[in-house]
Amino acid sequence: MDVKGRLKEALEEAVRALGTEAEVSVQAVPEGKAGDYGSPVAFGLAKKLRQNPVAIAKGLLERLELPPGIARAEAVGPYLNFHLDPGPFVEGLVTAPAARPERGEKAIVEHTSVNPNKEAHVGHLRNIVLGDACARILKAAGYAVEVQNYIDDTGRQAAESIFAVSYFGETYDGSEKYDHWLGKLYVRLGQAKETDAETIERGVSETMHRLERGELRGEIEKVLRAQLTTYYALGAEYDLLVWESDIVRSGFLAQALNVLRGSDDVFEATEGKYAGALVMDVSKFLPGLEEPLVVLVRSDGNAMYVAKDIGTQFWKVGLFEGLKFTTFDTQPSGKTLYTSAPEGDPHPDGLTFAHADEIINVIDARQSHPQTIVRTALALTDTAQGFDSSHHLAYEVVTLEGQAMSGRKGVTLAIDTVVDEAKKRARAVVAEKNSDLPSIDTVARQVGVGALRFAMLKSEARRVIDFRWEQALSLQGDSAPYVQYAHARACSILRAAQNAGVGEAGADWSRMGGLEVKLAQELARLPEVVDIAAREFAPHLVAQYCLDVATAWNGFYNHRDASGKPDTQVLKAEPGLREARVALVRRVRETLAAALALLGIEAPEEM
RNA sequence: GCACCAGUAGCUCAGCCGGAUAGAGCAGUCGCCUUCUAAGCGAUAGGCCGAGGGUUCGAGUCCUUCCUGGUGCACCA
Repeated sequence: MDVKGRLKEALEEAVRALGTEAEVSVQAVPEGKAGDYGSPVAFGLAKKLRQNPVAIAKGLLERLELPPGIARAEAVGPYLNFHLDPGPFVEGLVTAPAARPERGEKAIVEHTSVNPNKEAHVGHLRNIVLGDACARILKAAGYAVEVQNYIDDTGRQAAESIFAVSYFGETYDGSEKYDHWLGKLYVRLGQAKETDAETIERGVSETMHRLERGELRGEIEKVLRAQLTTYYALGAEYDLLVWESDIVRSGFLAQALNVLRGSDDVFEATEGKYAGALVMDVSKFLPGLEEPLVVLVRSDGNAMYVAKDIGTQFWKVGLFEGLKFTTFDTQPSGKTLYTSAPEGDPHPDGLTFAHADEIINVIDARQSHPQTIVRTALALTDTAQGFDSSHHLAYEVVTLEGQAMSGRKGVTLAIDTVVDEAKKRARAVVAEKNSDLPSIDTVARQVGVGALRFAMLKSEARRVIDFRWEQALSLQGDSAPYVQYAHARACSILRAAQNAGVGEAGADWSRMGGLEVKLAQELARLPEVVDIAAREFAPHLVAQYCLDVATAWNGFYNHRDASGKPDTQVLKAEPGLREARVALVRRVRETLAAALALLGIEAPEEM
């Protein structure tokens, strides 16, 4: 356990010695106050024990057994403050294991889920990056993670695109990316509806039926594979593609409805405006609704979309089986991508899909209402299994230079375009700053894509993002390049150390001072940040942490003593101190790289 | 109308379970490369944390009323 955790336990012990119990919080001491960690625990006890908090702090101090790593404690008014023992603290941090233990629980993250009928645009970018980062964070927190990408291959949009190809008699000639080409036909068809609505409606409707029978799977696959190259370029990968047509054929809907019919709140309406339809009364869970009835199956026998969603969610929870799977692709990392399929194996390569302990659906905030209904359906089952573990990660829209994104008005921007532009702009900067870099294109990609991802992740999901080139691709300030640069700087020092034959052996930890402690304290926060970010599904906490570490490291690097001379140099430090600092810088590098990796951002060694 | 989300520096945003003097970046001003990467660092300036009431030893954080902005409330997907 880390020093902070041990300190907390020691404090809890001291509180028990006073004959009571309390939640103990330990936090970093504000700038300018005595000590490194502090606790306001005496405040809470004051009321309970009917004593002055200052006196309680003193009492705790007398009963406190200091854990290793803490040099001394003092009472600052009602606060208890602790001074770290620099040597043991820094040494302990530098040698602490980086990985978190497995929890033995499984999490499903569903993200991307772009309609397979056109190229993905910046609105989708936020979904992909957010979901991908969440998956990485959950994995780091010890979950077994399954990333799903839902393919709505029976929807109207897919049908329109596919029908447009034959309607206009076009053939794909490979001169542009397939999804872009198809997207243009989709837009063209929308315009053609104004003059030829009837023919188009008939054609689209027929195409939808063929899609449901799975006859056009190959057509969907073509778009899907083109879209996947976009996601791969962003660094996102998946475990499983879940096709809606497979869901429909698998009988999930019927199974889900069977489960639900056992509830008193699901019934066939016999009167009112929903007569003849199968409805669900959600009023017990969503009080105050004007219309507490939700239609699951229309009176004409057709299921509503939300009913399919319910079926899929029941499957994720593990309420029933029925899908078959096969391999679909080998992703850039070498990881196999599986897909649901009409013919296949329920357990390909011995794997079991679904059956998750936590389910995170990354879907924009406008779909909060249907998502709540899906969750409510889980509450209506006998065991309510999956209700507490179903989470909607709701994110707000991305506007484009202040305008709402709209395919119809042409206010749209493809991810492919943005990624190209990001790489181009990053390349120009890299070339200017470091022209003799051998791997300039690789670095430009890492920096450009990193900047883009960071821009999508640095603030909370529920905040509206206005996409602006200038800000998204900013290579300074609160950005990925700032963090990447800090990482490259650490790498540079470690390279120089290696060339000089300086390693970590022979480190004299007694030489560690306040500057090292402050930096180490920041580095020590990583596991806690991962845990909170995983619990809250909040990648922005990790992004903020990246900035904090980079800032602490840059501050250390540039530090000067009272006379204005650098006093934190590594290689020019005396033997003993030098080796200890090499170890600390190595840990800085690892921490920055690990934190960036949680966001799916690469950390170049030079830039 | 009802519900959900947001309102913190000129702009864009952090602020973990309520804790010590509310923090960054951008924009502004002034400094720092003969020293391991200046994509950096330091300093300075900038705040009725939307408004009122309440709970608390302590509120940007919790409760409540209101104001402003966004979104959602179909036998659509």
